Amino acid sequence: MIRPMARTNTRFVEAYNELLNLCDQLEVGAYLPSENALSAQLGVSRTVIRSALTRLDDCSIIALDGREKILRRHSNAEDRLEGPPVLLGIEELESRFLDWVLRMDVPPGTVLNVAQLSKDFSVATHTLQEFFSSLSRFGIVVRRPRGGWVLLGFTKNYAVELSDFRTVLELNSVRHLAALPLDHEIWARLDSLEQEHLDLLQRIDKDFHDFSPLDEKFHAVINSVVVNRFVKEFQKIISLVFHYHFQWNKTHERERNEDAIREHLALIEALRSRDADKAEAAARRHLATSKQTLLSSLETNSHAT
Amino acid sequence: MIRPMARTNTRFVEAYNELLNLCDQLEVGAYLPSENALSAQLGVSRTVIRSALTRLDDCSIIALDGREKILRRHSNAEDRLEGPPVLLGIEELESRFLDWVLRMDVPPGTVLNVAQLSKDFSVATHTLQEFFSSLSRFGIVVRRPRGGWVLLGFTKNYAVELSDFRTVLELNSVRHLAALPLDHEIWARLDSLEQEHLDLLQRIDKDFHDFSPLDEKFHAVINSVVVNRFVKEFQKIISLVFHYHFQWNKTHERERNEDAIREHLALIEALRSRDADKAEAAARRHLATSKQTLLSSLETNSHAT
DNA sequence: TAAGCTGTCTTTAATAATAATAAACATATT
DNA sequence: AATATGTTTATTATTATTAAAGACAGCTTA
Repeated sequence: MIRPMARTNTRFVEAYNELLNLCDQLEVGAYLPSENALSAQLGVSRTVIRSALTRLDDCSIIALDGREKILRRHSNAEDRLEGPPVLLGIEELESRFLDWVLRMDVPPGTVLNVAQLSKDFSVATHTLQEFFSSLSRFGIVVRRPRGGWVLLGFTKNYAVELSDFRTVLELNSVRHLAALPLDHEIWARLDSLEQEHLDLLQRIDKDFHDFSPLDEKFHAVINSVVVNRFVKEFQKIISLVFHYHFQWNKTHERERNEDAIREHLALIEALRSRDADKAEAAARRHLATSKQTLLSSLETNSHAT
Repeated sequence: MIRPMARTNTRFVEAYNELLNLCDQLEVGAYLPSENALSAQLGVSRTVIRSALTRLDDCSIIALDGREKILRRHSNAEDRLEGPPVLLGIEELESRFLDWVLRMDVPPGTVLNVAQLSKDFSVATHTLQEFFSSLSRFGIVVRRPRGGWVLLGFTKNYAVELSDFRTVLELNSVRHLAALPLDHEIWARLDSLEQEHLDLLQRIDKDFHDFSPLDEKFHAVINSVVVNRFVKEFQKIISLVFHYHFQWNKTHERERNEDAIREHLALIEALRSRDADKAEAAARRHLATSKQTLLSSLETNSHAT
């Protein structure tokens, strides 16, 4: 009779195999460490260690009697246990899901089938539920009145509001940055960033694809001067949305990227002058361009309303 | 044998009782409407209607034969079904949870016991899970490596970062507002707000408790000029945190509130001059005071680190 | 015969039951 | 006294199951 396996025994299996390794390093006849020591060493609870020891005893690998754990033989390939398929955690899910939505161009209003998606992404259904719940904070999905989820974004409105929000946050970062003292490490980082931009500009005709990661890095550095968990959280979504769309929009890609590089350089220049107004103006220019790029990339795809 | 009730049959029970009402309004011997009609009328699926009709037949309230549904008798009290206890949805949970954390002064680092809390709040455990997942976006809770949740906020750091974030958003709103044309409806709303502030100032000695809702209203109006879903989402948390703490901090409450009213009035005045710099300065002053109030209210409570 | 109805079946989400794990407590051994 | 094991309890993650919704096809009646 197959009993329902309520919770995966991954921890047990891994601990058991690890114990086999440990045993193989000992002489036959040697004593194993205490349960407490083993549990500390393998980083699992004593409960898991005890189950594993019991099984080792059942397989005659050790002789278990009270606190005596005598090694009787070394292990062979058959002794190894195979764990259940590993499910993804909620962190890996995030980028895979947004990737799916943005790349597959899933239209707004799509009803999200939790059962199906959990298979596709190889996660537990409740993991998806939790994930959707957290995404609902960003208005990407909404819960339907009696169960189920609907994909809301990414509409044109969403893009506009996201861009505006990004602008608010990033202008704040820029103003902070311009006020930092000259011995702050940020200036060295900006110098190095500037060099990378100049390098890419040299070989823009063939390497224009390299701009996307550089853009991500650039904005990350700018925003790094503001230490704020809310800013950080939003940066994740902003970065994902902007850069996925960036990668798609193939119209005038070389020119767009070249223009963006020049805007970045202008911003670096303005920041270095430590003139807040000048820096803000340069940042505004670039963010406006970015917004336009995002909007036009949505328009080339059909269902942005 | 009691079978496990996987999903609550609230919908069935409610539909059944509703059907009883409907039957009681008919003469004995009358025909009931079609399943489709009933399902449309009661707003439930035909599946539920069919189960209910079958039960009505079993109880000899109707005679069910194909599409003939003849009423045989009126219902009595015993026929009524009692549903399972109603669980709260995730929306009600939000304010109740934050209320609990803030009022009960749950210390940061507390491990949140989902099983226990789900009883206390009378919600399903998975509802809590989802809720925590969404709260984790705001860094109020974090998931522990192997299951479970820990309450993070509200530490001093959290308060500082929340205040700073609030300042960024609200200064943006203020700059927007100052640029709005004179015929915009916002000016009338500000006039009325100003009057409410002046009124309260008159009777501040006895009614200083009335300030908290007025403060909430004031900031809501200021921020209403920016239409942005991300701003709105944050306003919810900001408003909750600030106003709960506001209500606790009893030290110099009258003076604090009077000062805050004067700062509000100064901001309204500055906004009306439509001088962005002046308005920004006034807003900064008030937000700084607000931040200090929040911090001091955390310090009076023991465990802000 | 067309419109509407019911019978049947499929799909999906919400919940309870359950196994895995962690942790606390009690007892035994060195 | 310190550390080990034995036992019990609490809690989470996952599965199995049920309620509900919806789709489809065949029947009935006007």
